[in-house]
Amino acid sequence: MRDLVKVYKALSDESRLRVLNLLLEGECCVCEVMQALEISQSKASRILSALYDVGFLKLRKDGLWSLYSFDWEGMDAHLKDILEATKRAFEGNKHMKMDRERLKTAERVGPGCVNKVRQTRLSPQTSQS
Amino acid sequence: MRDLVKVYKALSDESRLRVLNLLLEGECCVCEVMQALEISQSKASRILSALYDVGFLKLRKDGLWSLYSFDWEGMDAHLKDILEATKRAFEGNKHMKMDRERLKTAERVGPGCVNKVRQTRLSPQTSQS
DNA sequence: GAACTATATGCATAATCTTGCATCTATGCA
DNA sequence: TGCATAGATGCAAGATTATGCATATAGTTC
Repeated sequence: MRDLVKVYKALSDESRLRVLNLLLEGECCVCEVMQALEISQSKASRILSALYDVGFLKLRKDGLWSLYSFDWEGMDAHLKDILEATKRAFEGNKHMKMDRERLKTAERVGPGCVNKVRQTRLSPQTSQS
Repeated sequence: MRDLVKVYKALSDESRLRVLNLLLEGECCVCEVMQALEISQSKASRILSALYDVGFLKLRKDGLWSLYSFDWEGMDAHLKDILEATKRAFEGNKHMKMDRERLKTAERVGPGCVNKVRQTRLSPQTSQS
């Protein structure tokens, strides 16, 4: 039960929900999240690790980048259940859609990681350029 | 999205989850919850009204008693979805089962409302003895 | 190995949440 | 009308959480 409380705590924050929504597009690195949601680097990093801690995400390191994505395989049944419900709650939400759009065009400013990561998303097998 | 955050906030507390679990047994009044979970009256009252506020519960007044129960009909689809997932997460949990047992035998101590409410639960149509 | 870069984290402050206590309200009953 | 009872709520203290800033860590590149 404690764990369930933690899960819901993780979900009870708008920024964290927005990050989950971004991840529906696929693997994201910290700086992408930071740009898409216009939040600070430390905030983005903390959000991702909070979602990781409760078991929603898996982490893949590629050089300097920390690439987070949903851990559908590793996720326990109840978590998955809750996450699916959350996903459905996002459907049709305009703000969430806008965030995802912003993610796609996130190349504009900030750290130079963006272009590279974009490529990674498009061809997941490539670990290095 | 704000609403969704509020919903998850409501769920991110052990006592509130325990109360939801109790309500699986049916309509409960404040003093029953208070006894079954061994919490203070004000805490029980606040928990129930928090769950009511986000839309999980409906309230029926019967004399002095406030009888809360799930509002399956009035609940919006996403809420229901989340609540179902939560319910499933309770299944098989020993503590939750114990709480529900304790609710059933809640006559033992406390305010005199218990017996009456028990009857109400057994025959929901009876609004008064 | 020195400089650079993406991410993580310690710390301090601010914001929010929780809870008990006391009190108030509303209803029921004599 | 007066008292008793169930529940709601204002307030204050304590606990928890969120977040920015500065800095640490760990790869990368030269």
